[in-house]
Amino acid sequence: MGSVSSSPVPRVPESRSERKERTRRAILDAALDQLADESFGSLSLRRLTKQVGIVPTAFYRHFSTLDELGLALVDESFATLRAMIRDVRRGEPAPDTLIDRSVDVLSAQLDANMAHFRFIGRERYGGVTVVREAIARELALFERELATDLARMPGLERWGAADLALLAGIFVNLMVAAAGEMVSPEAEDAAVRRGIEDTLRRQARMVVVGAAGWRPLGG
Amino acid sequence: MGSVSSSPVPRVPESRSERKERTRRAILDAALDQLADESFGSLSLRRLTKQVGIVPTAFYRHFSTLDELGLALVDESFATLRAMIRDVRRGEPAPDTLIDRSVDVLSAQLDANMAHFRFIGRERYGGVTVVREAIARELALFERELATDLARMPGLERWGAADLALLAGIFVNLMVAAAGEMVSPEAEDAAVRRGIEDTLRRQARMVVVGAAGWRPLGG
DNA sequence: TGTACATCAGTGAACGCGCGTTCACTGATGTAC
DNA sequence: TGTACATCAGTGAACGCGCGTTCACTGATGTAC
Repeated sequence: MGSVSSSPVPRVPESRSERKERTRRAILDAALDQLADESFGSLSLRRLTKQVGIVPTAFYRHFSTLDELGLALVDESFATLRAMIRDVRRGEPAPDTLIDRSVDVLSAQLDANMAHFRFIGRERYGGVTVVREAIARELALFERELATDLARMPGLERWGAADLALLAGIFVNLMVAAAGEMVSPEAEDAAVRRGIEDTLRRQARMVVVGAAGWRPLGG
Repeated sequence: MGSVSSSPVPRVPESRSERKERTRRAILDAALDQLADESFGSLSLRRLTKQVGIVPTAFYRHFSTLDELGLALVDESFATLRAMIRDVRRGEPAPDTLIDRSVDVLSAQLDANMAHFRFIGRERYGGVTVVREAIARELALFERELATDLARMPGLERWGAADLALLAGIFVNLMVAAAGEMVSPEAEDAAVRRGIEDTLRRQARMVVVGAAGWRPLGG
């Protein structure tokens, strides 16, 4: 609204492939928009294409099924998550600032890509099998990466792989739960959103500080 | 299958209200059954009543809308959760065995009432606003009760309310995430289910043991 | 105990609607020469 | 540069289907006398 970002109707005429890509992007964006209010399983191809401004059948030029659209959204959402890890690592934070740095990056990403986190949070245990399984697969990968990073933290160097995996699982659950909280309409309000992020920050700190002082079972 | 539990067609003729209650129960059970495979938002009144064995319009003798059915399922699911807390308290466990005792009770309840936990896990961030909000409300109550219990644990006696609330939130997230894992069809397998419960048990232990050694921020 | 009437859980036909998908099409963009 | 043909993103009519909800009904159960 009033933004000057990317012009929807560019003055320079587009190539056929540019226009196709723009429509594809518009379908993904319309889906992410409608998924704020409903589950993926209840998305309607007709409502979706209506918002995009194309005829229902045009959808099939871009995705052969709604499931395929769902998988594209999973890919794109986890690209955001992976970018997040990369952001944290790029800063090469000292081990003792890793948590604060991580949660700061997460907060920033939550603001910038709320729809992606909301999608993961809502569909993680949602009713569409193919999407749920894709998210489970990607989250498992993400958890493993996180465990690797945790292994370098002070106090955790001597932990076994199993304990690190458990800890990583706790963090992922906290993160996804925070993402899930974003689905409520009240989370559109910046103050509410800050509150959710703040709770996550405190919980993550509580877990990691507690865990650092804990004598691992398997050690 | 082959069970002799409650006979669906009793030999003694029922009163009108008994029969009505039995149909209502059958609707709730059919809903919980179908919710293993789909979200509440994509439940169909026609498919539901077909499974029950009544005509679609008969549904309205029991619930005025599908949302009302959803709220009944929330009530009944949280009755299970509250029974769980009562179970734990009835044992009057020593503070140092509280966690193990709690997770044992949770494991038992997960087996006995999986559909209820699955419902909460799946719909907590689902697409149906009225159900999602009811679950959020009940979970907040549950979290507060849990915080009260935690206050009695060794090492936590001096914690402030805010820190206890954070810790309770962590446990609830772990519990609901475990419940959510039960939505996958593989969780029908007992071994997989045990694995999920085992992870929860270990994570809960890790958090509480870590937390007990943690110096509260506000203390 | 017997009769007459009221209640109400469940029936079944009918409705209008939005759904996903098919198909032959149009017309602008792209390519070969 | 100009022409002839190919490609293909988007169109629009049509389909059969399952949906939630309405309505007047049936007939067994319940109640008053």
